Amino acid sequence: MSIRVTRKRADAYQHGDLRRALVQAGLKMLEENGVDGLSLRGAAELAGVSHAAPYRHFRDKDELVAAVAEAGFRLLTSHMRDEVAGRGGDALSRLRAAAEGYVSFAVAHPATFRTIFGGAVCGDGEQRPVALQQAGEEAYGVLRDLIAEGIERGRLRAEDPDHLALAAWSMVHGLGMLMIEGQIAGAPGPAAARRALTDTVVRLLETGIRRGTA
Amino acid sequence: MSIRVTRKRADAYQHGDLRRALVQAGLKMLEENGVDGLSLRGAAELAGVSHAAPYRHFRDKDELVAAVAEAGFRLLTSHMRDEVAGRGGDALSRLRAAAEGYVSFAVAHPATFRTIFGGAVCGDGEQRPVALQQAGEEAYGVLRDLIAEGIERGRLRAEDPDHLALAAWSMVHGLGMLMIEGQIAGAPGPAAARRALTDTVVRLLETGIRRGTA
DNA sequence: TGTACATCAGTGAACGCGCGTTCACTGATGTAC
DNA sequence: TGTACATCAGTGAACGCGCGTTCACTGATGTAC
Repeated sequence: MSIRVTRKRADAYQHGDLRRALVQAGLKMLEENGVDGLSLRGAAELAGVSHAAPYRHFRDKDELVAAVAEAGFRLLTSHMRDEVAGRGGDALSRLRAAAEGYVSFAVAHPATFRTIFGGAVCGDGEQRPVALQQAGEEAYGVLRDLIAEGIERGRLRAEDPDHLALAAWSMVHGLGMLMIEGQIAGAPGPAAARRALTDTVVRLLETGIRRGTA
Repeated sequence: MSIRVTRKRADAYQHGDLRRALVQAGLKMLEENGVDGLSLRGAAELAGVSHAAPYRHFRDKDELVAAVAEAGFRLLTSHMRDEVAGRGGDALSRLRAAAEGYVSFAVAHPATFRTIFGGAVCGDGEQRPVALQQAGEEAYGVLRDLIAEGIERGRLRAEDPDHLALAAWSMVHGLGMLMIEGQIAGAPGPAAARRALTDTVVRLLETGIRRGTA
């Protein structure tokens, strides 16, 4: 029974890791009630703590929301990485897996997806917190790195990788957004239909960025 | 001085077209304060009317927001149409104009753009009002029709026009979204930089959907 | 052309709501002696 | 091993806020006679 264990067992007081618990609660509220359902008070309640307690860990609501968004970005990143790792194969095939992972994350966690990109995180004028920005760049990095690899191996057009990556990112981001906003006729239906639409779009994207041998 | 004129001159009472005035006020609030800044009370105040007056024209706030979104969609549609009409040229060139128009609308009216697509319009479960859905389909129709024309004239791949249109829509939608959310490195800068990025992406899209002669 | 009337768009007071935030506090913790 | 103390995470009452919504009302309008 070391001091550390004793610390972790502290129940009511010294929550242990209230900060993390609040962020997790925030993600859960997001999933269940959308962006508007994400409140400081609610997160505190979900974490089993008084509504003033969060102020020991976050300066204000914006700081909590930013932390939640950061966690959301990391979920997206690891979801994409998992999809890529599960696929294997050549650079193009793995890029496709990443793209499909991006879209499937949006569909599976619409409110989280909206929030991590949404302007709700901070007032329109302000800068996004550095940590949040980095989390976003890491997600983008998954696509970019695969594209850089594809260029290196001669499978993709020999252009600025950031240009190809921006095209790919725009495509999957737009598709994901349109799907979760119910804008696409076939999308609010069986998962297979969404899969097929994603396939179609990603294939056209591929044609656009592939090295022009075919 | 016909009866109609007399009607229109009625100032305080019988606003004339309070419904339209409230929708316009809603668009203005959107532009200035974002989605969260769009309130029934605020719209009433902007229209110079008591805060209970809107209830003579809208059942509740959701109905006002839906009407505002519908108006926003029509703005997007006519902005794209203007861009297309201003360009002329062949089908591909006009399609490019429409795509650029889509992105430039997003950049010029970020909050409106977010709202017309956003889930804020109605609860996640509910159906969008028919009129709103139609307004959305009309905007999509601008892209789709140009693409159908491109296919007909042999400039685009002979595929289901809805497939190509979905790819195009996703691309421009994603690019617009990412730009207004400050996710793109070069985007919060001079308009020329955004223009260049849009050009690059649209060109890659074109390569993807163009008929494979080159 | 007048008069009585129904309609209904807009009024303003009032309601309850959840929210973010503040504040004096309590009491468990780890540390210095 | 004890004891006094500073620290600081969590408490709960309280504040003010803008909001959506309701309600009895007022008074201009167009219409029926």
